[in-house]
Amino acid sequence: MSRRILIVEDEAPIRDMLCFVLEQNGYQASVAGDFDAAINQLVEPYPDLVLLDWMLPGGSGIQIAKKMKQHELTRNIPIIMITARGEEEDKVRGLEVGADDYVTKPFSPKELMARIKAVIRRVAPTSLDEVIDVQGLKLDPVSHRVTASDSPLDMGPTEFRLLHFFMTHPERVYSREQLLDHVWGTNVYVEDRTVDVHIRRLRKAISVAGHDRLVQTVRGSGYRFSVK
Amino acid sequence: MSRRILIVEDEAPIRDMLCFVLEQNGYQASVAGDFDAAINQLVEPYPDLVLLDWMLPGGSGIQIAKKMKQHELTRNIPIIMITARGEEEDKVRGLEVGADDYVTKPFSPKELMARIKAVIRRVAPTSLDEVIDVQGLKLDPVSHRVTASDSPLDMGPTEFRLLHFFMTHPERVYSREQLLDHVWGTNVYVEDRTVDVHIRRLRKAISVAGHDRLVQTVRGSGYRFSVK
DNA sequence: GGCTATTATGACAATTTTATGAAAAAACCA
DNA sequence: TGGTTTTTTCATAAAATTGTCATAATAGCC
Repeated sequence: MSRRILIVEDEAPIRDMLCFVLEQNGYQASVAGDFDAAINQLVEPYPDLVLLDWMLPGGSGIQIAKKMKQHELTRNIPIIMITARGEEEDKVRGLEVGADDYVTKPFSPKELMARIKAVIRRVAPTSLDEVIDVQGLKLDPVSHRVTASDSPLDMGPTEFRLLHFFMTHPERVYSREQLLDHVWGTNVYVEDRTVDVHIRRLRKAISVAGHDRLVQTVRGSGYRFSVK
Repeated sequence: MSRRILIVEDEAPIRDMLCFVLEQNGYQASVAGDFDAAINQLVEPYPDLVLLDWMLPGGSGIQIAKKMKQHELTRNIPIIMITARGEEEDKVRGLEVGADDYVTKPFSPKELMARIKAVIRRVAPTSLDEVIDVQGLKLDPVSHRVTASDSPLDMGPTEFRLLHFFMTHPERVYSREQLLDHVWGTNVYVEDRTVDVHIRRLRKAISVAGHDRLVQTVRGSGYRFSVK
């Protein structure tokens, strides 16, 4: 499984070039030429990063960024903006709106890739199929197994996904709705309170070695995975 | 059964020489002169290793490597690149993209063979015709026989291939689709659920000594061969 | 302490997924 | 070709998972 990157750029040649470069470097690329297409591509499965042309017709680049920051589920997707040379003002504005980095046209593929890698590394330090280890609680995405001090733990698929999500997004509260979106997937109609039940099942599953204290209740807000 | 090695090299003389050397050393060699041919050769049956000329016209050597890393089924095929003397930068780049080793032109057949053997040994510690032994369950690829504590086990050809695949790829979940791809072969149209039946027959066949616990169901994901 | 809002928990029925046996289809072999 | 083995499919059984609800427990607040 490789990372998905969404390219938002109105000029087809540049779009194609970006697409080519990204795929050459082992990323999955999806493209959008205008505002609407971009919004459509931003739904499930969420891209891991968005390459956003600032100079979309109608100034909609900035709108896309804003929209992304408004929505809970897209807020944390990193954005690299593409600006024209000399538009210093734009850069400031972009970083203000929440872009994580920018590249100036024209740019070299090498530079672009370096920035993409840097941003992804910063946002998602955990590689996609590496064992995640939190205080002896280990989750191995490859063998699809959870162990506590080397003895395997038994849990259902949903609890596994939930734990996986928690372990890759620690130290952060998530509301029940957010958890449903991230772990169950968007447009599933499930009762909020169902999350409680799965939290309990997850806790029970990992409680043998006392790891249930990692899954913490934040009253009034949701749940959090934390070592503290 | 011998290892298959794909040679990707545009200069016919070198290609032929490589082919000759490899076959002399007991490998099956297939060749490709350009990007398209290489991609075509990369399908079933998958080569066990790719000898890749870095300096293909149009710089497509690196493209081939990248393409291979993108696809699930070719990702784990090791790559040895062939570089011209002094292209140090290329080596770095190549290793970055995922090449496992490189040889510098001109090279001696001896050196080449040594590197090939080293890479294959590292990637596939189980030799092709060495008995694989997992907790007393032994599979001998040469005699095509499976024994448990030295008494022979009876199973069909498909179960044998399935077990062979599992034993050479332990501790990893495979979906039914992936198993079909790896054990049955790509572009065979077989029902997903058929895998279940063969899993059951395999379990039954190896269950006499309790080895059926090695073949584990990962609910919602597929199956896994594991000693844990 | 008593009240209220929120979360935890156990149970259950519905659903989904996997296991299994048997039959049909295909491949194989003599 | 006829018989045999193997493979695939299908139907059904068994098992595990899931979402929901009712109720208990708990925390926060006055």
